[in-house]
Amino acid sequence: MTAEIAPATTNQNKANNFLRQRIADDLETGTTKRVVTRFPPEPNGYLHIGHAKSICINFGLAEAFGGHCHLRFDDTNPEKESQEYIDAIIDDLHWLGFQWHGDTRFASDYFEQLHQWAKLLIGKNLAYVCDLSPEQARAYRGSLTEAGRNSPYRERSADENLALFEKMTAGEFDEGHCVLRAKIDMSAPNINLRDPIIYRIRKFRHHRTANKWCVYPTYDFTHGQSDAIEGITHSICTLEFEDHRPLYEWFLQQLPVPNQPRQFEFSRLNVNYTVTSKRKLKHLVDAGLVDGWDDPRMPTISGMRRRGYAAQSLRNFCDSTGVTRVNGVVDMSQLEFAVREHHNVNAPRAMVVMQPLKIVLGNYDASDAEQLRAPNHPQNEAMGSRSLPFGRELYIDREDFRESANKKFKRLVLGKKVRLRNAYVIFAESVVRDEQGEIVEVHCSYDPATLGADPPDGVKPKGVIQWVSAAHAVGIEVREYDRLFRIENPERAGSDEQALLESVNPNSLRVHRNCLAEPSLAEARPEQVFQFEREGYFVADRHQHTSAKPVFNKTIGLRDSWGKVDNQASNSGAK
RNA sequence: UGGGGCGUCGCCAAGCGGCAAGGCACGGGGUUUUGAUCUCCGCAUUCGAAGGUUCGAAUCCUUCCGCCCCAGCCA
Repeated sequence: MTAEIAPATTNQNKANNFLRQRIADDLETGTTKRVVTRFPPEPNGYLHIGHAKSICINFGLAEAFGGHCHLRFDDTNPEKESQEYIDAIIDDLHWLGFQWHGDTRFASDYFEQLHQWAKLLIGKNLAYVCDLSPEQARAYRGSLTEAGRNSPYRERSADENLALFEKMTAGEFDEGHCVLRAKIDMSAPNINLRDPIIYRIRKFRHHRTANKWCVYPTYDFTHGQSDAIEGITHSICTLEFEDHRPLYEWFLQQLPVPNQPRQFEFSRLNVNYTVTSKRKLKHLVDAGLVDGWDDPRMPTISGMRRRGYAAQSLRNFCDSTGVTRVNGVVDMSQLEFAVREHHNVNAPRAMVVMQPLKIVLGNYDASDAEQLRAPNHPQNEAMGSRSLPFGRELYIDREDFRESANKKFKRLVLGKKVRLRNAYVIFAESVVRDEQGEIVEVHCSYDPATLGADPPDGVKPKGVIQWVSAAHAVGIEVREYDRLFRIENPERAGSDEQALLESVNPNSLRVHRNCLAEPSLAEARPEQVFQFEREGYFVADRHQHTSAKPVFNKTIGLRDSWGKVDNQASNSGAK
């Protein structure tokens, strides 16, 4: 055995970032002995790409430091939450490849404890029942530049507050009649400290506790204490919660919690041409602009899954964007790179013709029909090969034929040659038109000496195009997507629903019903991804694909340097 | 005009007083039976701006400018 030099980095090494540095410090100085993080979604919608980043950070940190990551549903608002969302979120987490430590947890598991702590606060004269209406409370709160005023109910006695809170809990008051507030400081420059509400009356059936409660703790009174109960050491959230940190710490100091977690904030993920707001995504769903939360155009985890993005790609993308406190917007191209990077290596190749144009090989006898073999991956023999029927009549894509073209067009041109992928070189001799003058057939000849070999004359055709055998092709439906939003930053277009709807791209879905595929594709299983050569990556639809009626979603096109050249040519009129 | 944050290449992002990593995008060359992949090359004399400290500053100090978040009985 020779001495090995330890690799400086592990293969899946994640970039260092301020959270890792901080945790490493905490461990080194003994501030903490272990690392426990948590992913705390509210079950009020489906998870999106932004949550994927939070998931990767929280689970990634726990893994990197040999700790644990919990899953805890932050279910303190029964009006907006449901079991459907819980199930969907759990599905997404598993699909992404993460498993949390221990049971699935719920903030509602701690309602009893939270309620007792609220009474404890009342007993310490640090909480009171306030009868101000929402409008009055807002007025009393002051403004960004003016201090608030004390509520007239602020000095009720602990006994009175306790009695009132018990009445709230018993359901003796209507919603909105009163709330329980922490007694902190109405003149605090941080508005979150101006006697924040910690319990409100909500007469909704809760998806877990049913009708047991009619008072529910607010986020601020729930999150930190839940972290403490679970032994969370590093509570990671996004920047907008930074102003809540003093409050988070205030509750932990006033209450006899078993542990002192600390909160750290990072900037949320934004991607251009899309939105990462559950509220907005829910609006698209409710307005019927998309076909549900997992519509392939949605930036939800389930939408991207249905679109054909690999879980690995999502994880790689999240890792590639880094963890910082800078508000930024990541280019969609960075996500797309991660998607292609994975599929290029893993997706078997196949041939599909999107817009069929018939080819007749005049010198190929129909009775000579043969089975060719094609590798499933050009760079990976281990992926095997498949059989490809070849015959006198074929289909190629309309886009791959022109009666005349300049030398930049490396496809089939009348009077020229082209290579049929995995098969022979053919020569275009003549065209057949219908009554409208449209070309319906191209008559060609093939060169029998070119199967797996260059032409005997040594002149290699410049182009290679995909094809399918007319007698064996399988009809498939292909759904092609364009970006859901026409503007680069729909997130900042405005918060109102109208602005959101106006930014939606009306042509984000195109359905192609007459595509023809090589027969092997009939055996595709739902969610299986292929590269349709020269076109892109496509996935058999998770819900609607069957071998009787194959349906593929276009995940993403191949990088296309020709498209750019061709566009420039047509724009300058020089086709 | 209160409080809290943030400003390094078109985008993301290292950098932690010693003389600007990397990825995406983009441009160009090579290989190629996918105009894909792969590969090679190029891409910030400059770090929001201006002063200052220092032998030396993206890193320290001062001032200024710009952007984001906070006034839900949402999270």
